[in-house]
Amino acid sequence: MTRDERVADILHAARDVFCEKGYEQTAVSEIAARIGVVEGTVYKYFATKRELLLKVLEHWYEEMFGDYVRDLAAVKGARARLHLLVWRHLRSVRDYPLLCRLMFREVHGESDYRGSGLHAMNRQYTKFLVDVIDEGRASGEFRGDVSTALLRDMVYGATEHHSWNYIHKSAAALADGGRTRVTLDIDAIAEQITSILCDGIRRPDTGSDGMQRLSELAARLESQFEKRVSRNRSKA
Amino acid sequence: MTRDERVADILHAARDVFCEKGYEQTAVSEIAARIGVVEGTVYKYFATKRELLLKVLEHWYEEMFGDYVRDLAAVKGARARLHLLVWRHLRSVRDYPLLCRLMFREVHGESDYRGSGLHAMNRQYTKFLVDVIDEGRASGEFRGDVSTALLRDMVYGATEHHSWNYIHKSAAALADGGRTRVTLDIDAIAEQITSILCDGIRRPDTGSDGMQRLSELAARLESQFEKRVSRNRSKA
Amino acid sequence: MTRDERVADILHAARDVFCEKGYEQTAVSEIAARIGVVEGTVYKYFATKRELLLKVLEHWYEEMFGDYVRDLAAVKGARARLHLLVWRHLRSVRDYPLLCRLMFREVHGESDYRGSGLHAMNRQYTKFLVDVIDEGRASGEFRGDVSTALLRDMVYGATEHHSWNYIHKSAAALADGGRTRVTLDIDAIAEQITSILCDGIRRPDTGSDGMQRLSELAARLESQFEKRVSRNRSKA
Amino acid sequence: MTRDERVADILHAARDVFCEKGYEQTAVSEIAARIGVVEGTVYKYFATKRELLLKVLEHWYEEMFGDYVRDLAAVKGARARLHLLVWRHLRSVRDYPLLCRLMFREVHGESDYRGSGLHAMNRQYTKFLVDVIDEGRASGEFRGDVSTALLRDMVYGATEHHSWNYIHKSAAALADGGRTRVTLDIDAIAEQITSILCDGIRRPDTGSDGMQRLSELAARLESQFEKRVSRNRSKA
DNA sequence: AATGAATGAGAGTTCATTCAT
DNA sequence: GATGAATGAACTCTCATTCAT
Repeated sequence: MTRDERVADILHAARDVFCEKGYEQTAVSEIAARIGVVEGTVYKYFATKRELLLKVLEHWYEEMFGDYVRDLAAVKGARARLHLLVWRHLRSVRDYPLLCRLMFREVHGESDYRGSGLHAMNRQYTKFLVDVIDEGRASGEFRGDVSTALLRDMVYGATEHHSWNYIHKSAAALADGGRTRVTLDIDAIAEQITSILCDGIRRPDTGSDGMQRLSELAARLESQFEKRVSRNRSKA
Repeated sequence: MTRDERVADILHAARDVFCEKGYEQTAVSEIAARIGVVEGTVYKYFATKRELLLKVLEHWYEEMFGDYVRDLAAVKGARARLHLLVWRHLRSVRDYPLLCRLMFREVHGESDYRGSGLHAMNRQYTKFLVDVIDEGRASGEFRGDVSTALLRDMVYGATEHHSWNYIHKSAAALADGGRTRVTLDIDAIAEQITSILCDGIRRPDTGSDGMQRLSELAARLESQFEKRVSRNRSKA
Repeated sequence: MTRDERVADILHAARDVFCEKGYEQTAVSEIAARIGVVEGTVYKYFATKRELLLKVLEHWYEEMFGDYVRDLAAVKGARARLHLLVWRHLRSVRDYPLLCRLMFREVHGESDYRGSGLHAMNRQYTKFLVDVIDEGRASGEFRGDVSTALLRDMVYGATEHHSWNYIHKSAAALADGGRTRVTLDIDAIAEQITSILCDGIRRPDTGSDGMQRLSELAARLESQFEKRVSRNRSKA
Repeated sequence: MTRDERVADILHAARDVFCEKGYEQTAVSEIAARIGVVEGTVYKYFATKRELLLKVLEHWYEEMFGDYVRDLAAVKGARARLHLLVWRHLRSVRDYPLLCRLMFREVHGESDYRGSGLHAMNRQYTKFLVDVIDEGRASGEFRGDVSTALLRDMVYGATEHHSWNYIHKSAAALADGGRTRVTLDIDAIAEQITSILCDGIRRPDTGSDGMQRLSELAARLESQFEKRVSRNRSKA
């Protein structure tokens, strides 16, 4: 077996076990056992268990990047692009829910994450969203008074929290051999998140600036209309 | 030393160590050492290390509930109440960042969380927000076409993700003995999150739906006006 | 079993195994097995295998110091005291040859030795010899133009090298269960080392200052004697 | 690459790594890596890691023998020859301190040393010194009542112990990339060792045994002289 | 002659947990 | 109520050595 095949083998097995049990609860010996080698073989290719975890996640990020640039180019308008990114992110969560959990629970905020290749990839990934928000602001489509970082965190935070149920059920499904069925309606969620972020949840007829001005204009037009009517009447 | 004092002691020490090192990296012996007892004593009051972790977090939730009901009653309007809850949650994060981290990383989604007392308390906690959203919808202040659960997740997800930097720096600050300073501007963040959720980020004066509808209404009113004018004219 | 008993037990077993196999070849598990406990028990009392090694040797030094001061006080003259110290050191080597080997091979010059308690004890031990040499020099009994450090190293170096045969045979004897007999004539060696250091190996009739002057004086006295005898004879 | 070149390459790399880290701490893989081959290649030429160590040291001894015979022939007198050998040995220590350390710590007294080629070479090396001592004794320049083996051990023991500081600092210097400077004044040390061994450290003019014996002899001669004088007187 | 993938045995160390006192 | 000695099972990581290619 060639080096590359073996590495791919190990990454694959490691991804599975890390996802099932989490980092701490995973024994390197189990990863090795899954592909029928001894622990030492794993350590021939990955210096530490921790490095193996990071490489598993980097591998996943590489897959994800795929065609972001091309797909974004095919869509016009900040809202539409925002929707695309939210949808794509949800699709990743749906397809690899346990890798998401790994990323958030085992890597994020650990000292070895800062400055790692994985960190760089994560920044590259979130930059797509940041850029879309900045474009929207530059084009005048989005307000300029809200922090980009906060918007980014709202998207990823909302996605993550809203997927928890799905993620944890996915873990349970894995544990019981797939008897549990679990789904995630990424179309609906993506649409709702985009809608809330762009338009807010306030009802259009109460208090929104635009609507207020609309009411005022309507009032003005009506009063003008009434004046003319009454003038006409007095003429008659 | 009475039983309750001992329990409080242990919970306190356990909270500190769990926060510093995380669950897996914490040794029961260190918790015991902090209060000058032996490991056996800890096991007198808590059956397992895991139970101790859950009890620590339950203890924290109990403290947090305090005066939510009273404070909410003092505020009118769904937006204002939403703002209050976001702000209160951010304050918790600011005051107990490491407990938040514990909650998210060590218990959320573990099999022993579902159905635990802690889970019930967490639902009770998030119910305040859910209720406010439902009230806003009932009173007509909020749109009725977005999922309450998604809104709840946007609030907590946004808060969590946006606080990560602060949380992890807090952990670092604890590790280096407090030399690092770290702050979280909860007023500004609460205001922005509320604003985005309620009003969205689309600029009201450029091509937004509201403005389009405004123009259309204005056009309709004007045409109606013109019709009446012309009718009056023909009358005359 | 009390803490102190257990510690003594472990130190004893550790001394035996370290002596037999050397530090690297010793497994903590074997030390534990010798006294019928598990490895974890050893680690309750000694943080690391290395610390255990150092403690074993410190323990030995403590035993050695015993009555050096008292015994030295009972002897007068730098040469006699030097002899005492050489003899005492040889006795230590004879009684604990393998501990000597441990000390020289596993500890000396390792980075964790500098500044350790063991290092301090070793300096205290060799200081007895250094002090005696300095006393001898101060009293005029010893030459003042040779380095004390070099003399110290000659004593300990000579002792160590000359004991190698004995030491290694002791190790072999331990290994084959004591069938091999091995002895060390510490009286003869101590006398010879002292003699060489004090008097050198040059023959007294060739070049040694004192002996040359002695011969000259003797010659003068004899010639004077002969003169008187012949004078008396001539008188008679 | 020819077989001999490869062997020389491996010996060279092995010498470096063994010197830096000691035998146990050296991995065969590191030796191989230094010369850009794989572990298997090393095992093509050396059956075991241990054999490689012994071969490294044999190689060094071969280099050392060089011109001992010729250089000794150019010097006359046991003291001068002793001085030459001490100085030459010190030069070896100065030039190859870490190989000395290897020799003393990793092979001396191990079961595989007795009877090895290296052992034979070491005896051949020390035989130069033994021969000089025996010559000195035969010619009457040295006392005949001290053991040759002890004298040999005093030379090598003194040299080794006195060089420890230098040796260990050399190791440290290697570790920190040569920033530490370390020297060994082999001329002065050789002179002092020779002087002490040949002449001892007792001051010839104050109360030393020789002087005491001188006084006693003088007294005896005088009393004998007086007796004869008085006898002669009574005769007269 | 060299490769390099693989082994397998073992080492030090950690710790939740138990239980006799 | 508290102790503290002891367990035992696990885990990460290391490496000399082998062998088919």
